[in-house]
Amino acid sequence: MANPREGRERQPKLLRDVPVRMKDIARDLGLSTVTISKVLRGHSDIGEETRKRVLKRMQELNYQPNFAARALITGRTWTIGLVVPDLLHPFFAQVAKAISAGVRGQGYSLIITSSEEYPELERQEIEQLLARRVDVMLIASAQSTVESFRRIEDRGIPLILIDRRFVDLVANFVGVDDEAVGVLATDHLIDQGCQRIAHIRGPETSTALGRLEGFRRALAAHRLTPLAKHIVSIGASGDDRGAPGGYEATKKLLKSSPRPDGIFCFNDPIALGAMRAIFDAGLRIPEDVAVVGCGNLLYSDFLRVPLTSVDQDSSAIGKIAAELALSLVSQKKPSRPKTELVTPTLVVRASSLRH
Amino acid sequence: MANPREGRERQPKLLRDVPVRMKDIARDLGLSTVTISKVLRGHSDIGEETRKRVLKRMQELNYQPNFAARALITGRTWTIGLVVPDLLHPFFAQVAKAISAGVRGQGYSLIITSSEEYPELERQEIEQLLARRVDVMLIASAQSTVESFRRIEDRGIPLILIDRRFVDLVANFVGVDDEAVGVLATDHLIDQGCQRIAHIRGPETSTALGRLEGFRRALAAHRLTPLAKHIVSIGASGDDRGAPGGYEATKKLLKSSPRPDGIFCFNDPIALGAMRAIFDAGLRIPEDVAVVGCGNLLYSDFLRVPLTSVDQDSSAIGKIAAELALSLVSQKKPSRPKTELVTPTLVVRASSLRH
DNA sequence: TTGAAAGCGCTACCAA
DNA sequence: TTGGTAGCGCTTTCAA
Repeated sequence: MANPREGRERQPKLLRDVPVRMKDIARDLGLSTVTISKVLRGHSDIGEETRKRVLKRMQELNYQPNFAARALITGRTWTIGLVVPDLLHPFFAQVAKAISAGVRGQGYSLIITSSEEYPELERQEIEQLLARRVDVMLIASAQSTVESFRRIEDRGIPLILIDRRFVDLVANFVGVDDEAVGVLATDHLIDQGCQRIAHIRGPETSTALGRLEGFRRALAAHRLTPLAKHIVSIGASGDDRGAPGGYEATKKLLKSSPRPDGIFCFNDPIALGAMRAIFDAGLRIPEDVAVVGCGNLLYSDFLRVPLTSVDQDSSAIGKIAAELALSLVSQKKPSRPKTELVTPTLVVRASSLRH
Repeated sequence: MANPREGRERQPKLLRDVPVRMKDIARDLGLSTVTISKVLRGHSDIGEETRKRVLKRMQELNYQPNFAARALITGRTWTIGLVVPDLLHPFFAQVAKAISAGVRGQGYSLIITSSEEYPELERQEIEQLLARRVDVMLIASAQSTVESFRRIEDRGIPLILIDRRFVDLVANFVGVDDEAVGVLATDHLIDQGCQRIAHIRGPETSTALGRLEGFRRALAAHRLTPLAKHIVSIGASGDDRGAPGGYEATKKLLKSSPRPDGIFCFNDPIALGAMRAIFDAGLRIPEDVAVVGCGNLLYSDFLRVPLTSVDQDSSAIGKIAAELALSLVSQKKPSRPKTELVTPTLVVRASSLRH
């Protein structure tokens, strides 16, 4: 039998509640499905009387339109795709939370996927979202090439990059002003009297490069030049990232001569590793080495030495990204890509406070 | 014009790449769409020659089936709904991450929504997922009534509760053995020589009640009875939760006489607040008051005093939930609800170590 | 082994 | 103001 619900009227409740269709409401009220459809979408040319009757019946039956049917004909899925490198990372978790909040109540559903920092996985997730025909895509990318973003744009799907950008791709971008991050942290360390400031930089992303650039600029503005050995990278592989990476990098820094008296870390997990390495070396924070992180992660206040950190305002990033996404989906014509930079702020705590 | 792609052959690339349809492949190869459809789904009665030709062309054109069309007819959306109380909370973030990983590569997309701990919001999110016709729903609930879960079951959609359960609802459940959590933490404090052990309990959920029960049981097993004033609640409203709630609750505990010499906290954020209150009162951890939390959150190692915590193995919870979800969607008949309890482990750190 | 026809639930278009 | 008709891209059924 093609239609499994023949005889539905006779057995309104069988094993399960089958969703109500427009057809059911139309039959009940002696109208056509077209009329029901128009009422649902607030179409103007419907009689007041009819509208009320339809609305009432929809309510009674708890009618819920079938997204698949609608998507098939309109091409809109009312679905938003979000790809992040790591759901557990407080920065991306906060961004995801803010995006979720920002689109709430607008009828959209958010498909959230994680690339686990693997470019190849990210490409696959993007393909999957493309196959789903999401209306707009938000990506905090772990890739170094822009090929898959081109595929998104070729499809005419609006794309918003978050946090990390690419020089060879003009696209919507929402993120923090990374140079400002670097300047803020470095200026502060200089202010606190640090003479030999080191930087533990992140991987090859716009974020890491921007912060490094800010670091250099701030030093240059004070006629300081960083020693090459005072700029170190963390390992590229998964396990070397975060705290363990910061620990190893700092061990190296502390062995160098002259020893740095201040370290600006690419992010807070690295800073945690750095602090541990400093303690393990029998040194004091901030008296011997001052530490500044970035991200202002949760619980920074509760650490052995509370961590000074640059706040990236991830909530604002998520909120702005959500607003931009909503505005892009309701435009018919593609518009000129927008760049929205959030201004970072410094949250000073004990790890850098020498006075 | 009903079909906006007439003339597509003549202008294979206009402004954007229109997704390829079965019809396109069928026309190219002089076959019918039915044949293409059968090849796609690995149907047996297709000639080897034909199958190869079709597969090749699909590859070339990068064919992606239209989920909406497929869902409309099969009723399966290949979509999984996940509702958590808070995406930023490391426990739920980790669970979400593990679920995401657990269903990866199976063709499903994960719609993740947050209730922000508001029952009413959770109900709305559930309605939205119901309207989306997700194939299975995973919920870490913030509700106290089970009404909306019944609606899910009435629809015949498999439901998996995570972390928090309900006495009046028989449903699939994946979570930690909360009584074991309470016993583990309390036994440890007793072991460390604590005489007057307090508990800061959580809100009215199965989780909080289970841990409280474990706390009582462990004490009883050592012929100890907790003082009523040594069992305190944190406030119910959003801001009182977490660290601030733990801070206030602990201030109260420290004023009571006799003063507790050990505190088992419902979760780690509360424990952080508790530790701060203890320091602020000029007391030492663990010498004056030992503290145990629950959740084993990230960075516990890096705190002023590293926090002893009961690990709930959120990864395992997510992994098991994902496996269960996948098995439920591939069953035609509803099966008897399963309960999967993960065994907690104690991670001992300085905050409770007195020897 | 292949395909014609019907139809999933809805919306676009146009006529009444 | 209302509705008939066609069709979105796909799967199901059944006949060739």
